[in-house]
Amino acid sequence: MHITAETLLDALRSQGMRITDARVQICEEIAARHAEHLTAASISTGVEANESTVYRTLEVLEEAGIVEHSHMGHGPAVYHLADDAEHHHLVCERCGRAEALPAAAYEALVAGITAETGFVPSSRHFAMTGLCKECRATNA
Amino acid sequence: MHITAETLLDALRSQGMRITDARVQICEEIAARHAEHLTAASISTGVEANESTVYRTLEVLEEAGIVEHSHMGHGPAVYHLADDAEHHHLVCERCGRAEALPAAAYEALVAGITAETGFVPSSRHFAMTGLCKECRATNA
DNA sequence: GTTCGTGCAAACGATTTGCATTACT
DNA sequence: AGTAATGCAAATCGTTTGCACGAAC
Repeated sequence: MHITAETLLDALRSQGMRITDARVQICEEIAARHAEHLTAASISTGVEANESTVYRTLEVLEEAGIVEHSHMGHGPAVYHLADDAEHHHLVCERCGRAEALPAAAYEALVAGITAETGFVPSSRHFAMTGLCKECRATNA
Repeated sequence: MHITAETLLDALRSQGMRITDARVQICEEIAARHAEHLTAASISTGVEANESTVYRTLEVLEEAGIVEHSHMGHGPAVYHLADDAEHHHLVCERCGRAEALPAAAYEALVAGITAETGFVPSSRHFAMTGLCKECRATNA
């Protein structure tokens, strides 16, 4: 979680990519707000770079294996750091809050799937919907 | 899973909705192909109804609680019957094919989550992305 | 001096919506 | 008759792309 803009830029350099003003700003934005759910649009409003440039930079960072994106429900794709562990969520249908999916349960699932089907889930962000403990208690 | 077009139409009737030619055809199409991954576009090509009508009908069926949709990766939303068990999928990032998530692994996950957090996942369709056995074999 | 990256605008696919017409009930 | 549903086209949203210009190496 201690990622800096420099780390991201180094990833680009090591791929032989040019370091531009736009990329510096985008990387700084990602480093600064990586705890949030970043979207191309929200990054673009925070920097002086066209939205297409943001998309292109995110694509490059994704190819470099340093960021990933996933689609949650409708809205825009959400981008996050590839090594960010906290990306499996339980989202409550009633109160809307998200809590982390226990790592042990998640890993057991992944292991079970791979053993049974040969399919290897990527470490991508994914979310399950349902009812949280509190909301279940508060009602029938 | 022995759903018929009549069942779907009855759901509409019970909501006070009118039975039109388009809706009959759409319901027949859904009943006939509910085992597949239905999209608005694929339904629309199979019936004499405009795509917007298909969307509107799917919306109504969804409000009636008889169908659900989910977004798998990029492409269009996938619609399926709400009471259909095969909702949990493994979608390959490379070849795009979806296979079922083993029920046992899924149930173990749900049990683990509930035991540890009190959260109860709903039975909604959800998908994990990754690489299928074949695609993993076909490359590094 | 190349090549790559950028902005812009236009293209795109999926979905939604406004509106006049048609058809259920 | 009255209201809801349809088709069509245009609008929308997120994302991608073509292209000419400008900047990094």
